[in-house]
Amino acid sequence: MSESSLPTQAANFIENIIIEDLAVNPDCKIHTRFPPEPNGYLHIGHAKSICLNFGIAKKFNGLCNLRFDDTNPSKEETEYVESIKEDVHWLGFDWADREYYASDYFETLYLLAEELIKNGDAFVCDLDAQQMRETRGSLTVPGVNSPYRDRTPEENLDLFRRMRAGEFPDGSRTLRAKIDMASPNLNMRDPVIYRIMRSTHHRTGDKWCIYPMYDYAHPLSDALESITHSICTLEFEDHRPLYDWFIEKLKDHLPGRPQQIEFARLNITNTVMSKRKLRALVENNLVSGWDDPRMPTISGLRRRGYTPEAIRDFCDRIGVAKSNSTVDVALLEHCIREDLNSKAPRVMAVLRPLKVVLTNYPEGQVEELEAENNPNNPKMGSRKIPFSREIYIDRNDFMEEPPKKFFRLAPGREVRLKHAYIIKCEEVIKNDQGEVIELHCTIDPSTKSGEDNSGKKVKGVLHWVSAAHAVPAEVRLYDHLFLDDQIEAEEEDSTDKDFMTGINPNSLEVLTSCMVEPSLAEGSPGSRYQFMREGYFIIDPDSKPDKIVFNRIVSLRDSWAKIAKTLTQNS
RNA sequence: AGGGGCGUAGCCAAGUGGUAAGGCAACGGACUUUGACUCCGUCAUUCGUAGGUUCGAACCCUGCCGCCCCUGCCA
Repeated sequence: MSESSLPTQAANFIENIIIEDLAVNPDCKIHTRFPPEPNGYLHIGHAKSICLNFGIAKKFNGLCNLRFDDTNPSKEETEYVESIKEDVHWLGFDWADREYYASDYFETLYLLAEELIKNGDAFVCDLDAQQMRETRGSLTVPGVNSPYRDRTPEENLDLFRRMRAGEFPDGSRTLRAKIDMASPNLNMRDPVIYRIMRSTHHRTGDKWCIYPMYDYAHPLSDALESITHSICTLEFEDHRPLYDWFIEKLKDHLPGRPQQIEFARLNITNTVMSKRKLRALVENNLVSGWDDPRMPTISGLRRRGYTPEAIRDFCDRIGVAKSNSTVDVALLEHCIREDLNSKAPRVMAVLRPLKVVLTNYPEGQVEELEAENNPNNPKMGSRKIPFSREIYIDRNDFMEEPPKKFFRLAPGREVRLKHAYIIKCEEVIKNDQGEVIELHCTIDPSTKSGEDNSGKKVKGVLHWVSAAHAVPAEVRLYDHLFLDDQIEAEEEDSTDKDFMTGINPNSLEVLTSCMVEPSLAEGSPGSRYQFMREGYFIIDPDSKPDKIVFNRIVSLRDSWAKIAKTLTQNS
């Protein structure tokens, strides 16, 4: 009798496989793992894998391990394991006490390699890298056997032990699996499973001078942890026969029989995801660092203001399949808007201030107006905002010669100031260059929000701040890093320079003289808001007491922008 | 060229022999003191393509086309 019934409804083909496996073996305890190499920062592609692996474990009442695939010390650092752990936790997943390292298994892996040697399934090869390449053959030509392939198990064992003991220089010998140099699958042509490499490991120090290869360490690590479903990306499909080969050869020494399942990695339009390209952006100072708010790294998205909930929702929505695909970045943006719509308090912030003097409003008078914090969520309450004779509105909300369908402010026109009064533009003040520097308007006192009995209907509603009370702020507007929506896919031997020419020159716009409502002075780094009619924003850690810095997480949908665009195209 | 995969709408993606889910985008409309949100509606006679099997095919078979991955002592 099973303690509880497990799901029978699959969300994707991997869950389908699991459901079928469970039908055959109902007592199977589903066990997955997220196995990053600690050689860089996690990005949203990793988030897909994290959500998949931890998600499956949760759904099927199983477990998911965090395992660091640290078999190549020349690339790995403790700094990365710390950031990876932080990011996985931030995303909302927990591996409890199951934090493992491939390096924990070095001794076991070594012993299993001796087992392979004793059984005649592995041999020590003296070919160097160059010779190895030359004897591997090609896609169409079989490789040729290594001259060292027929060494006896005794000789191999002796040599392998001396490899470990440090008797030979780096790169002088390898341990290879003895499989088939004529295999059409290049991975099966006597692959290297141990190399000599004197490199200090971030965990084992200088204890080892030989290190196992991924293809050898991964299946065995999975089996040692009793992983049932080892989920990885498509490029490892060709490695599966080798994965299975090691498990089969060593099954008598392994507690588990994992199966490898591959899915397509995530690509997003206008975004690059490969470690090499992300690194190039950082090293060429095209971004401020790995956590630049434009980066698709988890730390970048976090600083940008994305929530873990939104990222998880995104990962749920994109699906899991085997076809290479590029998800529209608009879906990611949809997910964060949807999450923040119910959570973020509405506030008023003027990004490009234009002074407006309300000529019929008494000098020195200040009214405290009531403003709801979220019209979609009354529980979020309300706040007071000061109103006075001089205010700021956004320059984009005024046009001296407005086109059709522009229902904001213009000479002689009326608009409502959100939470306040209807005003009318009476006079436009310009400087010597003919630029508009100030507007003189009049308010209609009978139109106060909540007490309006004027019967007036105006189409435009503007956000504003009281000039005397506003708090200065810096606002950083972010846009996609790349103009080309297929930037990641269109590679073709591209160099760093090639793909970096596709960068969006306007991916960052810094507005330094913004004016925000006084309640925002109470915010702290990490606080998120909706700036009405603008978008969602978060307070950046760069903020100083005298200057708040906001990052735009995402703009609001803007149907006026579309209309305006077609207007300019038609003129 | 050998091997391994993948082709369902602009972008993702269900579907596993019984007559094309869902989401994003887009486009109409309602509502609106955010040109937001919300709501309503439209959006694949057809599943890369050509044949075949079948009462019936996106699903099975055959050929063709296209795309991705593989010749690290990286993962």
